[in-house]
Amino acid sequence: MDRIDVKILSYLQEDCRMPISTLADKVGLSTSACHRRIKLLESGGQISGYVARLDAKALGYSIEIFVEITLHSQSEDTLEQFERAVQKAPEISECHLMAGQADYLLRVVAKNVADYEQIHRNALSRLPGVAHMQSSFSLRTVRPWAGVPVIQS
Amino acid sequence: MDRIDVKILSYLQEDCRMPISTLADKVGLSTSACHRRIKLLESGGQISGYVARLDAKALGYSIEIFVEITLHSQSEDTLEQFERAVQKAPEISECHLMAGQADYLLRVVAKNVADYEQIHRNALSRLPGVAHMQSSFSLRTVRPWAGVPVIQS
DNA sequence: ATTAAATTCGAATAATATCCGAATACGACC
DNA sequence: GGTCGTATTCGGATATTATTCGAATTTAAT
Repeated sequence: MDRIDVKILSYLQEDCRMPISTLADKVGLSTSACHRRIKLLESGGQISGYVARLDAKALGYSIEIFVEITLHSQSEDTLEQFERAVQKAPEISECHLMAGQADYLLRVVAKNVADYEQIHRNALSRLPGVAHMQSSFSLRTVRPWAGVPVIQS
Repeated sequence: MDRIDVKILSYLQEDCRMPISTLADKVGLSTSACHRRIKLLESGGQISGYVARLDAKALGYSIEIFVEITLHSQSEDTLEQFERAVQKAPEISECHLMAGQADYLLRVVAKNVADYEQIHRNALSRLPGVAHMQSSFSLRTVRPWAGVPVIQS
């Protein structure tokens, strides 16, 4: 991981479909050398995949909600059951086990408020072990996910 | 947006470097027809880009923090100044303007607790207009960002 | 300085994306 | 149900890009 790898990661994190020859120019390498480094970053696990970014709004998902969830108990069994259910719920875009007041932080996108109400009733509140839920609505995304802050190490 | 487009988006959201011919097989189209649809989804704004997913852990970022921020005032000027500063801070991976108690929700990744302390002191607390900050640590990512739940419309 | 290993470069080859004309499917209207 | 116009598809031709490989160069250690 030298400064060239950092540049490569940084560019690929913005646009992973640019031709390797273009990327090679940007970082000051030949195409083949750049290609070799990319393959090393892939096999080394620094790059975990390449994905299309979809525009939630363009697909009709106009609202985004962060949901803090508290469970009845923190027993291993309760957590496990809860997490298994989360994995199966396509309505949930992301889930973190948290330190602090709430046990979990979920992230949900919905088409509109009515759609969210439906998700809240039929999916979220039916997750096993839930004692309390608090929804926080995002009014506007100030800065969309900008990726890991790749800096020289 | 028919069911084939939905399939295309769904596959590309998982892996955007698969050959179009492979994707075409999966969705039951010829390569050229599939290619045409992808271009339409790009120009139509449903696909906003293609990015490499980096593994934060593999790059030395072992912790992830959600930070709720309350400002001194909610005047347009205060918000604008704050947001401008957020855009310039590479330590901040994501930022939402929120409804509810806190004004903003930030997302930060850090190499370790000491690194986060430094970010907290030198970057976050120096953002203009901040009255109160509350950090919530993610202990474990139960379900990483799974993308927009693309469903037939 | 000398050596060994790692990395680079450039060119050849293989794979993939893109373009285009012809054929097919689809919808609106009669 | 038939007819027309439009949109979409298919398959092949071409252009671009990815990948491989040997030789040359750089790097790091002694």
